[in-house]
Amino acid sequence: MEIDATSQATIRALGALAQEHRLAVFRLLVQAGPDGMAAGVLADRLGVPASSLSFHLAQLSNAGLVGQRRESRSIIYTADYAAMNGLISFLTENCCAGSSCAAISERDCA
Amino acid sequence: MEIDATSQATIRALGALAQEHRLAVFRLLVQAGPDGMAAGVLADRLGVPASSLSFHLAQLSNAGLVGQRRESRSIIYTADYAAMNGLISFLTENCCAGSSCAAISERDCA
DNA sequence: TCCATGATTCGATAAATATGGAAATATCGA
DNA sequence: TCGATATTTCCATATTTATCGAATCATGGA
Repeated sequence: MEIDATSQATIRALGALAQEHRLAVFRLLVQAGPDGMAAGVLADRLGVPASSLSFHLAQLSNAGLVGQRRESRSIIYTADYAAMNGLISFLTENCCAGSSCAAISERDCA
Repeated sequence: MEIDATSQATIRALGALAQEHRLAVFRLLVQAGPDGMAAGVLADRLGVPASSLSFHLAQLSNAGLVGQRRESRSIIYTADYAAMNGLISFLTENCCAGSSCAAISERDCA
């Protein structure tokens, strides 16, 4: 049962988002936009200890869902929209051949 | 940090798909369509012991991603398209405010 | 250089998840 | 009823994931 690279990446991304704190982090980063948010601010907002949050940020980073840059003493995290786009595309194309799922492609259109 | 029911359900669905065998099962069920596939056939196809596969099917079922019906001695599993639809909608609406993600709504349209 | 700040790494521990054989359950045909 | 088949549940075990304080690393200001 060899597993292809795309599935591998998809599983990492799904796993990264399948956790309360990490899903919350990602949603905050999406709201924050390209400016992103510092690790400390995220920890504050979520009420999670810095070391715990660092662990979760590493998971998101490993999954390619977030980017990071240093800005003075802070490390700013940003949502990677392309990665999320890729994940949604994968789910739509590989896991969504049914009629109700076909409808989603046409939603918000016209 | 109270967590709302929708996020809770999303996390369960993401977690259910974030596993090699379960993602493979779900893809096979999507391909199979409404007829679905028997547990044993799935186990055969994936080369996973029956008891292990049963554990994974229970996870998918618990997450609401699959339905099941008994047909004689077999238990037939089917993909729940509405659930996948809901998951994709959640990701699109809550985790995808960026420009590249906005594009996906318009893909396949026109 | 020294200190404060922001963040990660380390380490120990707890909890959840995955695996698969053996036993139990359900259905059907003879 | 008996046996074969399909599947799940039980159990023990192995692995992975989550938590968080303490120690460490990096940066910038006095």
